[in-house]
Amino acid sequence: MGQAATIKDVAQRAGCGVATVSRVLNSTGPASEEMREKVFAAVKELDFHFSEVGRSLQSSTTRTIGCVVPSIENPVYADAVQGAQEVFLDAGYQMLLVCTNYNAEMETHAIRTLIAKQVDGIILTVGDVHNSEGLNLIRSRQIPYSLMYNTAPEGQISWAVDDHAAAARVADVFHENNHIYTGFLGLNFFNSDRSRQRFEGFSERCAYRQMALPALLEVHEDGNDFTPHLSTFLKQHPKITGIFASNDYGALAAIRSAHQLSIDVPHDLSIIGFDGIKVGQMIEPTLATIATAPRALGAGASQTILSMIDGTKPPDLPRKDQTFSFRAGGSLMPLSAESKDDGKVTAFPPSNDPTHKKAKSKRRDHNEI
Amino acid sequence: MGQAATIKDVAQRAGCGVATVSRVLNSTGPASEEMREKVFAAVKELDFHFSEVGRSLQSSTTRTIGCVVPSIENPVYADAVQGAQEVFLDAGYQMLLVCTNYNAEMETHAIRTLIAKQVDGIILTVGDVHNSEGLNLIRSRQIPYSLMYNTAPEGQISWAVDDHAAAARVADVFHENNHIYTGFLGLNFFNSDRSRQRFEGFSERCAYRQMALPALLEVHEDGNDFTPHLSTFLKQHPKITGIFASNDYGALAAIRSAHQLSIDVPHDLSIIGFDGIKVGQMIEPTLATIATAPRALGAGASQTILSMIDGTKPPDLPRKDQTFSFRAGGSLMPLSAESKDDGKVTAFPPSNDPTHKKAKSKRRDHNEI
DNA sequence: AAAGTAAGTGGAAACGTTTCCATTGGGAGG
DNA sequence: CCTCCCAATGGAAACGTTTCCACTTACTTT
Repeated sequence: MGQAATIKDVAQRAGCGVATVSRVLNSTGPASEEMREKVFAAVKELDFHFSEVGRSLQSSTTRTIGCVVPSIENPVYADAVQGAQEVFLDAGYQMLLVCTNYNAEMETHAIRTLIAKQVDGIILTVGDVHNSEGLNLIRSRQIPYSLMYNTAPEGQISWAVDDHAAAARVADVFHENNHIYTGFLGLNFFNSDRSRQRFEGFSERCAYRQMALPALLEVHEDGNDFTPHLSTFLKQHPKITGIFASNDYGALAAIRSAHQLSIDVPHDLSIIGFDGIKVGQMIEPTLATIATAPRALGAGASQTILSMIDGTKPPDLPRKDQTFSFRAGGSLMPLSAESKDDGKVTAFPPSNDPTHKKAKSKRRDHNEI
Repeated sequence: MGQAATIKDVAQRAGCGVATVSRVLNSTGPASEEMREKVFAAVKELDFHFSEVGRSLQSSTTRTIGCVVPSIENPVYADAVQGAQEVFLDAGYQMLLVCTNYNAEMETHAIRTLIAKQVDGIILTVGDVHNSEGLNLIRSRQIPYSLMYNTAPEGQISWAVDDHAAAARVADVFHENNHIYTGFLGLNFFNSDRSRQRFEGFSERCAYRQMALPALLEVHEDGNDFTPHLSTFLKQHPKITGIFASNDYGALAAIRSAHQLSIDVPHDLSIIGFDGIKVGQMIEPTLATIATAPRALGAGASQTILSMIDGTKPPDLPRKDQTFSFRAGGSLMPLSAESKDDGKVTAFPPSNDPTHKKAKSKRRDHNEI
């Protein structure tokens, strides 16, 4: 009924000054038992709650954190945001969420507004760490912040997967399974420094392991008519036995396209993804991938912010090699060891997969030149 | 450098009163060209930006909307939130996001805080529409709100999929494809009124079509050791040729478990999901499902809120039968028409699936009693 | 030339808090 | 009995805006 009650209304109702009400309700300062009761009674009758806006103005604190990510349609970010959100909520903070859709202008504008709203801190994933207007604003205003999923420059803090090392691990895995000729499937290769980092780490380790350098297949759209691209790619590089996709969706699309080309995964072609999304384990074959812990990263970034705010010691960043792990799956099959010598691919049935079926491989045709 | 500049600093610097600064910057009232220039100069030098907190206090408006959903780890909600977010951002609002993890207490607390922060509106999915303390608070405070994914009681607005009708459509589809004996796979059947609605709509239409009533398989966990459950279920109901899962994850889990039991999908068992998540179309076989448009629902709810705020005419809710559509997929296979008469299942190769493989079916054994 | 109008401006109140400071009254200590 | 101290309390300033109102000027009108 009517407008929300203010502290003045309570004071009037309880027959005291606003200062007393504030003291009683916040337990900050003395008050007689009698007065306390009257105040509480008034509060109950009026259903009074403090206005956080008034409070914020006075305390110059909002108990609100900003969160800027490209998109939560990507489950990796969705999980990170959720993880962050929980930590903040526990600590009594709420979260202003902005999705930038990978748009730099939007990013800047959002950050500007967050600052104007006086958020107490910001966690964010920016498009370009070295050239983000928003990030500069944050830093010049000295607002507590933590990056997520950006590789941290100089002295900045970022909770991120070590893409380079993770991709190197994929190369190791291919090597252990006797794959020598591999391809890299890069989505938005030029938009995403993450994708590039993965390619780099993968290539370097391939070289180190004396494998062939990976062939690069870039894809822009979201796997609609991806099949012809894959077909062409595999014809151009007939020796390839394994593909590393820059994320799990790419890997799924690759598996599907392979199916459509009558190329059996993993029998004719092994595939490894990146991210470790939930569905990767719900399909057949299960997806071999780099598993990451988005929730944990989001939570870590949040805790960093919280400790910046209250001056406690921030949590340690995870060791680089602990930001990911390799998760085995049916989409990866070992080759027999002798194929190492000449690069010739020999079929090798997987040991533990009861659902494996023989499938004729059209690909064999152009595999032997 | 130092604290953020306030309007007073600007006024001082420009040699005028704060009122003039406000007028110039907001283009609300007259000002001489000379004064305007001085003000803009001062703003630039001090890098001044309005404090939204001060503004909110004075205008009792925050340009902030609250959003309460169970979890954005569920892509359905994630997409809805993203859709909502975009609409709000376009309109100059930002969004406070709270995930309740299906916890009623959290829901109440979150809503209480949102109200205290004086959000201009709230979009939300509550656990129980008929018994939500938070919802009552919102209504008694007369804050603009719109429900999402809740079936709207009486005169309330909710942007939701018509679960009942959608499930009925699934029954129709099974019927058109000559399936008679079906099962319903319900996840969190007792936690989720949505799941129950779907079962109800499905059952009723099955009855109407003179099909057998669907057998109910409830599952609680997230498909870890789901396989034995499916196995038992199918043994108990050997005539079943089609399963309707209450969401796509359930459907994927079912497909996977079927594989592990050497039951071929769709050859031996057809599966239809619900939600239409992206990956459903990226796997083999593609998932037949009820496609929904979470983004559109989120956007619709947002627009409703916006028009409540500025008093314009709210968008019409979509017609009930337009909140979903059936999406065909490889996980559904028609049975031959004569199987209708005796319920006997006869294999029927799909017409358009080149990747279809013959798989021996262990299930046949107990299918003919 | 007097009066009226309009533009340009600043002071101050209001929004809802917290907190500093001053005031009151009573009890203890001298 | 006079001080001194402390608990209890209220007034008022401050936080950063917007906006009402009043006050100058200067320019039209008659």
